[in-house]
Amino acid sequence: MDRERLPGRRRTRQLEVVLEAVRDSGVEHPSADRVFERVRCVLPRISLGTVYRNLQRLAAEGQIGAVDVAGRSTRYDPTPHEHDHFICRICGRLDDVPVTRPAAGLRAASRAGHLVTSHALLLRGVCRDCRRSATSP
Amino acid sequence: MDRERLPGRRRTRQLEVVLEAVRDSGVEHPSADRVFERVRCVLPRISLGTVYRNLQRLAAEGQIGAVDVAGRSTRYDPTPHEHDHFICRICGRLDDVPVTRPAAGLRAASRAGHLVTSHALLLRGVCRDCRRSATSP
DNA sequence: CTCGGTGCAAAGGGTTTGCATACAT
DNA sequence: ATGTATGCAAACCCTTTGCACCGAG
Repeated sequence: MDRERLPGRRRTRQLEVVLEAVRDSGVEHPSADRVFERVRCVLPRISLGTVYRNLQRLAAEGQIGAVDVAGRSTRYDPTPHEHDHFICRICGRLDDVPVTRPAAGLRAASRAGHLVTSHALLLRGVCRDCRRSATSP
Repeated sequence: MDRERLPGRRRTRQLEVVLEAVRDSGVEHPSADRVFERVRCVLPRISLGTVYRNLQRLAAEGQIGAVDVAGRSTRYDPTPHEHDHFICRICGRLDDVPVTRPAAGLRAASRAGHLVTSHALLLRGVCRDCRRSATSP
């Protein structure tokens, strides 16, 4: 949101390194804390607050994705294009899955007069590895 | 979850009143705080901790629904059957919408070997009333 | 009588914010 | 030079938890 009014956004080293950390995270979908760890290897004096501020800014600008997970901390995603997620309720592993267009919900919302600007679907369950260790201990 | 093994769950007045408060909340989808307010009219000495404990228990038993909203507090839903939600990012109004079966995501998750046990879809946007006050101030 | 539930208050975790300083523009 | 971004630490919000007492079974 507020992607439009960006008067004097400055490009700092911290911003670059945070973006790079998310982009280089592969399928990990790191939390702010994890990003902080990674970034500290490059900029040992960066603060957690700055990491949060930059993650927020990058997400608002659409350069990265932010995945909200109930009860756990927000996870960040190098892939900003629209897609859904699966999270393992045992180990917290977060996977991308293809987006499902919520046709019925969208119809209902606009029928009610609401404007829908985004949607997020989260699948919950037990990942392959956690199923394995649960069945053969 | 854990609906089965409930050895000595006791039925207390507090539990009853919390359940009733959620059931009587109509379309409000109250937060724990709101439930606390409502319940206090009946049991002035109840504590917020007890409200949280009972909401958690009722949701675990499937008697009420819990809707996790990114960045905001959890909202509770008298309707436990499966459905999705729309939330207004301006005023926080939360509406029920019909469930959308996330076919593509489910397929991808099971192809990856994961077991999906539930899914939650949240539509975000601006509700009718907030659109109105935005366009004609 | 038992032991699960309660009230209270304090702790918890993730995230945000106020402030003086540093630095991109 | 101007004012945004930073580092630091404290504050914040929602939720959970430890403990002694209470009360449902």
